[in-house]
Amino acid sequence: MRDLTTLFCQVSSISVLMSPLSIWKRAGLSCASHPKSFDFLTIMASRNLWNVSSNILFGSRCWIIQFSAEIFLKTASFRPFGVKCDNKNGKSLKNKDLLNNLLTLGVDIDKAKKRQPGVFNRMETNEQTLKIFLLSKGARKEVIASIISRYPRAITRTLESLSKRWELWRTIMTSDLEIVNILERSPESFFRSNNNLNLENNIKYLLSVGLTRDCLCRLLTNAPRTFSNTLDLNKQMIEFLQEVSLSLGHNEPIDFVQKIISKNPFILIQSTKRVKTNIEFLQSTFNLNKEELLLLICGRGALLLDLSNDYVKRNYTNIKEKLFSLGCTNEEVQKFVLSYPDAIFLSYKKFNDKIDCLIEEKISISQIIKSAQVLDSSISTLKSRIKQLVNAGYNLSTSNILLLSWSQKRYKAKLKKLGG
DNA sequence: CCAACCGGGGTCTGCCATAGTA
DNA sequence: TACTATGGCAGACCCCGGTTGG
Repeated sequence: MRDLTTLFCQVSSISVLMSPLSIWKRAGLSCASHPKSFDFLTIMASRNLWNVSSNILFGSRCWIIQFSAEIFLKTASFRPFGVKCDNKNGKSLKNKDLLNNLLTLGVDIDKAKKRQPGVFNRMETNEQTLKIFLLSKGARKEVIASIISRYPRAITRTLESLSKRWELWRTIMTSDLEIVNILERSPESFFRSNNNLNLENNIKYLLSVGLTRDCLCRLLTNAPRTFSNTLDLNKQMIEFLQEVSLSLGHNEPIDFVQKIISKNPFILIQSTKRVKTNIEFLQSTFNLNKEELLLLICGRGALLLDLSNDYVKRNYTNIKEKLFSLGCTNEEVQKFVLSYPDAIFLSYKKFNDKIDCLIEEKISISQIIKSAQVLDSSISTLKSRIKQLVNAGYNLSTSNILLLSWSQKRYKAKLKKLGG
C-alpha cells in the first residue's frame, strides 16, 4: 500500500503547486462543465500528474502499481480522462488535446488517421483511460502506442466495456500477459467489437459444441478474431463442418469439428464459402471418395482449408506444371500431392526453388516424390545440409535423402557418424 | 541401433467494403 | 451523413520427436 500512499502524496503536492484552473485546463476538461466538480480524479487527469504517475507505474514493484491503477480506475465513477466540449471551438480544442495525448503516448498519428479518420472527429475519446488500463495489465507504453496507431477505435472504448471484455478473455486465458501479447499482435481482434454479450455467447456456444477450454485457448491465441465474430457467423461455420462430417459418413460431428479445429484453428475466421470451395476442389481434383476425403481433411489437408481458393488452384497448377516438366505423369503428381498436401501450402516460387535446389544436386525427381517431406526444410537448410553431406562423402543420388529434413539433433548425430 | 512413418507445434494480420445506426 | 460494426479477403513454412518394425 505504500506506493499507493506515495501516489496520493504526489497528487496532493502537485495540486498544491498548481492552481486549480491550470490543472483544469491541463486536464483538457470542458469549459462547459463546472469547475466545482473538480476533485481528485480530475486532478489525476492532468498530463503533468500523469507523467508522475507513469514514472511510478514503470517502477519495480509492478504488482502494487497494477493494484493501484486498478483501484484508481475502479473508483472512477465517471470517465476521468474523457474529453467533452460543446461550444463552437470545442471541437478544435478537443482535437488538439486528443492529438497531444496521442503524441505523448507515441502514437503514429498519420497512420491512425488514415486507418480510422472518424475517431479523430469524435467529441469524446478515452485514450488516457485506455493507457492506464493497459499499463495496469502489464502492457509496455510502446505496445499501447502501437495498438492505438494500428487500431485507433480502441480509444473510444469505455473502462467498463474494456474491463468486461478483458474479464471474458481471462475466462479463457490464464494470465493478463498472454492477452497483452495477443493485443500486441492483433489489436483489432480485441477492440473491433464492443459487443461483450456476443463475446460471452460465443464462448458459451463454442464450449457447448464440445470444444474444450484448451481448444478455446488455442483459438484465442491463434485466431482471436473468432471471438469477435457474431455468434451467428460462428454457428454457420460449426454447423457447416458438422454437415460436412455427416455427408462424408463421419457419424460423430462433434468429434469431427474438434479434429478440424485442432488441426487448423484458423477455420473459424474464414468464410464457409472459402472452406467449402477448398473441400470441393480437393474432392474433384483428386477424385476422392468420402473416406479418402475425410482422411485428407482430418489430416494434413486441414491445413489447406483456410487458404484462398485462387491460391490453392494457382499452386496446384504450378506443382503440376513443374512436375510435368520433370517428366512426371498426372498420376504421380496426384499421388505426390495427396501424400504431401503441404506442397500446396508452399508458395509457387518456394516450391520451384526447393525442387530446383535438389535437382541441381543430382537428386532425381522420383527421389523427391518418394521423400516429399524433404520439402519441409527451408532452402537454406537444404543447401547447407547438402553441402555438408557432399563434403562428408555422402552420395545423395543413391542414398536416402530424408535426412535433409530430420530434426537438427538427429541430423547432427548422423553427420557426426559420417565423419562430417 | 537405425530410420521410416506419422503427426504435432508455432503461427495469422491488416486492410477494404458495406450494411446498419445514431 | 458520418461513423461503427462486421464480413471477407490475400498472404504464405519450418522444425521436431515419438513410435515402430526391421
